[in-house]
Amino acid sequence: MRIAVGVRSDGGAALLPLADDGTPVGAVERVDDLAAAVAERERLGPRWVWSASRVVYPPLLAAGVRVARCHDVELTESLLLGHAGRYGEPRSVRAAWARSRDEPVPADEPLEDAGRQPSLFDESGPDEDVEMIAAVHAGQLARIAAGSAGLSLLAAAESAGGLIAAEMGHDGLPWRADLHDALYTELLGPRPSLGMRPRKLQALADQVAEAFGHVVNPDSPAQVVKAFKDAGFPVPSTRAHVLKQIDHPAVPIVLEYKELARLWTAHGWTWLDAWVHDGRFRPEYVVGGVVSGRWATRGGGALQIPKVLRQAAVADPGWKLVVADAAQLEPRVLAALAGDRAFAAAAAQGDLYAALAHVFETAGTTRTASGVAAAKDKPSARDKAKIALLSAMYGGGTGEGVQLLGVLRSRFPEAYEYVENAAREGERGRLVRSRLGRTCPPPSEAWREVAGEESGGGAARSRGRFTRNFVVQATAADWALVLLASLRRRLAGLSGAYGSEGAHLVFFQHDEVVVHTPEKQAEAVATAIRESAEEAGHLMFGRTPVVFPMQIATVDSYADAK
DNA sequence: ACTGGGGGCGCC
DNA sequence: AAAGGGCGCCCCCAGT
Repeated sequence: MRIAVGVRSDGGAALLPLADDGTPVGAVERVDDLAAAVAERERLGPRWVWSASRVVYPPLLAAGVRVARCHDVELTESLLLGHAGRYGEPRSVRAAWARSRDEPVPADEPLEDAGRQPSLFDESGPDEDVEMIAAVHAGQLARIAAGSAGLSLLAAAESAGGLIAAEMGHDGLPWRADLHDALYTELLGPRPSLGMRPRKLQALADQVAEAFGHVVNPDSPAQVVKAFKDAGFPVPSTRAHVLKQIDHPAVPIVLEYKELARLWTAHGWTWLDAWVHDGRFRPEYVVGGVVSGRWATRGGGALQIPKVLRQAAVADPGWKLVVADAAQLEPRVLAALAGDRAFAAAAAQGDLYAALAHVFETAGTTRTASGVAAAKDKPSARDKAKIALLSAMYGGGTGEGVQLLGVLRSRFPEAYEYVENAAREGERGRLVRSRLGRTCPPPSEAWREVAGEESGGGAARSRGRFTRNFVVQATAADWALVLLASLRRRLAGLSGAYGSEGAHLVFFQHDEVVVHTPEKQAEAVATAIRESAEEAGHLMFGRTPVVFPMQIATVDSYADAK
């Protein structure tokens, strides 16, 4: 059973019951209080069909109402457009409606970054047309059925992701501002007044000046490059790995400055003021914000939290954080995708790289220019396996990586061929898809012109690297999304309801999830995570020997999960 | 004063 | 022979 929702700007709505194929099975019903109406009908277990959880759901959450399932028209439209090679076209209900009728398609509203939680309720825009939403939804179901297998699961998982993103943005990650402040005071000195560097940072800047004999702004790459050049050390850039190569007293100081300066500017006291309130960090997640299906965030830098800062994420008293990450997700995904039996057998192990190590035992002569370095940093067989796989998935490989790729090719031809094929498709300008059908964007017109002129040129190879990586990264994102949806359902089962009173998701970062849970349920949460990972593997790949083990830690502080 | 590209680096 | 995927966010700096 489905119920379409057309939200009114005054907090009311129009509801329209639908059959599972999307056809209306009743009359439009007007309600004055959407939250109350949803709460009441949620007991029937419907799938809510609405324009976008991004807009509709936050006001419901604020009213204390949560739902189990939805069909997010906007997210689904994005997936379907991409699948049809029309990546980036307007995805709103109105746009989808207009497209289906060959009418002029209105541009999407820009995602506002000023007003935090966007909401229909506090805008004076036009009311949504529930019959239009229902019609677009029905059309989407038909397009899903006509598309590649997996699209149905993908749309459901993406919609669940929309709910989860809104819920995590609402509930927030437990955050101890006092610990954050104490850590920063220790690292940088006390919070400086506006426009001033923290004491420690200023001291380092002074030391930089001393080392060069004149004032150099370490925040300015141009000034630093010039200073090293004038000192007889020409460098192409001030990247850390470049500076580490040269022997000048300013190097360690500049590097320390840059490390601390980044902590300060990206996640310092200003960030704390802006993003942490009432003991919670509430980022704004953007579902499908990355073309591969990974999420992005807007404003809070939630997916780039420095590891050292994780000690500020601490469970409430009597609660725990259950932190879980999928071990070696991407190579496992490749193994399952390619159906390479030898490779999959290795991926049936806990440590995939170790299981592959024997194959690379003697491979790859260390022919580094510096013999000393080669002897010291000689990679283990396990390291070689890792390098070979990363090279295969990223399209890279320098020196030894090339030889190791050769080993991969001869021992695991199907896995090798899978990513090679994706690269060839990309070089020819074709589209590639994830396991569930998420599709890469088409190359630009400019690319087609360049690629046509000089085949095999840099642009083509770059595109090949992109599509090579896309099939793996996007399938890993599929898997993570399916896991997330499954876990959300299981956590609701543990608590008896969707909500933050019991165990609930508080953080998600590509292949890692964090659940905030009453201590008593931590064990059950860990079990739910393992079951969800297993379910995701089966839903995505059917029968496969590949396992997706989760590394799970139950901790007070996020930093304690290693 | 504002904007946008580039450098650099945080996370995966 | 060489070859390195995806983001967000900060600062600087040149252009307007």
